Amino acid sequence: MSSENSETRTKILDSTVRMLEEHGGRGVRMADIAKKTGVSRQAVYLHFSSRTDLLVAATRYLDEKLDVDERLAPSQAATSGVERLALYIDCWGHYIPEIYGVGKALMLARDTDEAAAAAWDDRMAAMRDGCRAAIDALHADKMLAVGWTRPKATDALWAMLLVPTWEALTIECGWSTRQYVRFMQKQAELSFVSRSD
Amino acid sequence: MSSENSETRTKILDSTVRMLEEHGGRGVRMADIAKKTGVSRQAVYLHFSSRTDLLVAATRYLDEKLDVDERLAPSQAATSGVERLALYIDCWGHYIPEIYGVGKALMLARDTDEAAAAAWDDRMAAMRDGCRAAIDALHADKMLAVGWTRPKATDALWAMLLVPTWEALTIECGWSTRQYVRFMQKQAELSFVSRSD
DNA sequence: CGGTTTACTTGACACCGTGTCAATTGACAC
DNA sequence: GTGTCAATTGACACGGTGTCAAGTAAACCG
Repeated sequence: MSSENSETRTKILDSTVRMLEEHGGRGVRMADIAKKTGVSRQAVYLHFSSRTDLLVAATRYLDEKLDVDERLAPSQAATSGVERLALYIDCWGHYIPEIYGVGKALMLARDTDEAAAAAWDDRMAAMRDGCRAAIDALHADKMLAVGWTRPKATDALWAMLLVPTWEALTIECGWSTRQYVRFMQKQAELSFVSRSD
Repeated sequence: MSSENSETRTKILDSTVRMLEEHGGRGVRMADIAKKTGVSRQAVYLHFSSRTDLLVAATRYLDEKLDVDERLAPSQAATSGVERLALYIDCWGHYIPEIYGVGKALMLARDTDEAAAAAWDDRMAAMRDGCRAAIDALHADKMLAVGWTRPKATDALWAMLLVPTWEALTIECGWSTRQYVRFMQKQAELSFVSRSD
């Protein structure tokens, strides 16, 4: 486990991300990553203590590259709850395809590895925070539809936006990102925004 | 691979289903099943050629016990599209928790086993047929909301109802089956039923 | 220049869970 | 008895992860 910024370490992370993207997060073994990186399998273990450790590091690495915070800015700058909700979904809908490979790998590792489960749950919790913020903004505008408490609405929005649903619509049904985003936005608006007018 | 109705075979299926239920479909190994059945590990392979084969047989076995066809009858007998949609979701919402263990195991096996993937996809296709039927019924009533084609609406309804969303809402968020069903019914109605009045 | 450190390689091996094989046992049938 | 069928037992192969120890090669430092 050498220093954080070793050249090799970065190269490994890079090919990991690339391979996971290519293969949709499936069936990528440590040996494959090593080979692709041009390094021995053990060299990988010199930098990452386990497959899960590597996957977690890869997500972090990718997130940095994608500058998540900047992406969230428009939604956070929204002047109304309704706008915030729509922008958050837009942001999320464009984010998923970029992290899908790594995310999927983490989701799969989840079932056998406690640490992977924790890492993925963590990300989902972060996504949930975004949902809560959007719902709260709606509520602040007195625009949260009747029948919803804020926690329940957060649950519901969060569940709607989970990766498997995105996976089904885009990968299995062939929807475009645009279609996915529009659908979710509409769905969320219908469910959560008060139609008092 | 002995006859279809061996006593041992049934005992194996029974404990398989039971164990999967108990453990939420996770971490149940062939050896565990054998032990629970009171039979040698190899005896299991005498009746099922592989783990996936056993899982697939277990779903079939469970489905028979649950009498899926009968459960679907109310929805099929509905006199309106709106009613059919609501009844279908109700049926589905009560069905998931009963098959969750086995289904989850199959979903997990999916990633490493082609046959498991096919078996699960098959079940999802069947569920999708139900969605299509409900959407068609809505369409026949001229009640399908504007902006939807029948295939797109089928996609959307199907994706909404996927197991992971149920999993998130009930298992992670603690919603009851009743709450889940209500939410999905409302969601579907808002999205797919024309509000022309 | 020689010696140490550091990063990496090589090859062997343990562990786990699945799946296979062959030899054996025990019961029931004729 | 002999045959047959279901099941047992124990050994083993395979694939993927993770570990370990010995070796190499370049960089750094006195």
